[in-house]
Amino acid sequence: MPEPRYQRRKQARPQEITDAAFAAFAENGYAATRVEEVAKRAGVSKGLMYLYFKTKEELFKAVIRSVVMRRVDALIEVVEDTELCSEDFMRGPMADFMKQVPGSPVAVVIRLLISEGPRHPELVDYYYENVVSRGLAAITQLIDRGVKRGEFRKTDVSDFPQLFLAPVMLGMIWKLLFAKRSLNTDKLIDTQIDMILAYIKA
Amino acid sequence: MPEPRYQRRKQARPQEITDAAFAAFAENGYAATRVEEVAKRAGVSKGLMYLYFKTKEELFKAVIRSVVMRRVDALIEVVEDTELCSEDFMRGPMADFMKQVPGSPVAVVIRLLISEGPRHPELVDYYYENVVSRGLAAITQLIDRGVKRGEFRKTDVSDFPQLFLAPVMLGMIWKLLFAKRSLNTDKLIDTQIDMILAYIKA
DNA sequence: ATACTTACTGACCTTTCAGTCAGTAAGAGA
DNA sequence: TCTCTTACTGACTGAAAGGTCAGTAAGTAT
Repeated sequence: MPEPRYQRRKQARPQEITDAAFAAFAENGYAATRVEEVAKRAGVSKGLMYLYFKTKEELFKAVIRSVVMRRVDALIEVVEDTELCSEDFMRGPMADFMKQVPGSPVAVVIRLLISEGPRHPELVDYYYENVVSRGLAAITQLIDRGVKRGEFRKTDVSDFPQLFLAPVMLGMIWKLLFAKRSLNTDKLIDTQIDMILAYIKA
Repeated sequence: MPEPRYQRRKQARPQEITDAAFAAFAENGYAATRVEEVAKRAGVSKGLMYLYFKTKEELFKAVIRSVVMRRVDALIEVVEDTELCSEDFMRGPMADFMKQVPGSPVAVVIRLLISEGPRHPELVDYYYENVVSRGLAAITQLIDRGVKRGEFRKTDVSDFPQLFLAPVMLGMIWKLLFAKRSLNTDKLIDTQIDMILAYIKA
């Protein structure tokens, strides 16, 4: 009996394809990745790609969305549920979270958005609403709670939660471009948190 | 008499073409920019492009190099020549310098490097050697001088001059992606400098 | 003026790749 | 076991864009 040349798996395909596309885009960027290459990685014919995604651009959007979907909420929930004092929370769970971002899929998404974002404003909006704005809100909330509890002074830092993201961002880009010139991203982040805390502690 | 259809300007062409290419790449990125579009902006024929630059990729490299060439050294010289104390220097000339980066051609170059860099390692090296490493060295030197003069304590910050760049980087990317959600980049940078100084001052 | 060099043009060639579609076979249903 | 539906294939198409080159005319030398 001849073994089947392929299996039908309507339900699993979309995810398999977006996973393959993510890997390909991560390596070569959007423009330089051929649809056929993604098909190959997903173990599927080129034609099938167009049954699940109308165009290459649709595929791109689906990739971004699928990554974002999978890892929002993580930090936010923890902020709300923790019983640690604000300082310990920042030095502990929050620092850990920040440290793993530069090596995570989020870094790839951000790179893709930097390259292609200006031509996909609705995707940028989507990312902002679902990740950036919520992340910043969580940080702001954490700082304000510290202030309310008397742990922190009232400072400009409340208005610039981005100060926490800055070293993460730099670490991400450093890793992407200057991989061979090592940078201790973890310690960079710890130092930034140290500085911020020294600055805002009551 | 028929007026000439074009002028011969062998010497000026390369710069005119790289300028046009810079503008086009800044708007649409490398991959999405057609050589013919650059030719049009430079007011020359497509064929001429290939007399001055062997391939589109060569043109890309030339653009990066030309931008880098024009604005290195600025900060570095000032660091060496200043008579200000380290703190005043950081709050004054250095802050000013940092604030204008997100809106400058450097931002465009960095965006292009993030998109295309992984496939042009020698360009990334070039950029690192000529801009990043020298910039970081200048900052480190400034901090060390402060320590030597007794203005600053010895801290981890000496090992992480990147802490100064982090908010600049974030401001750049923010401006690029989230232009419509305003962020006061200047104040972000000032706050970071405030924090750093509070942290390292003797 | 005339001959000569070469910067420059623009039509053309070639390759690459997103997107299509007629046909095939997996696998469900009877 | 025989249909029938449809998930899937892969050869094909059309267009876009990188790259070429024979020819033209701007400028220079004599």
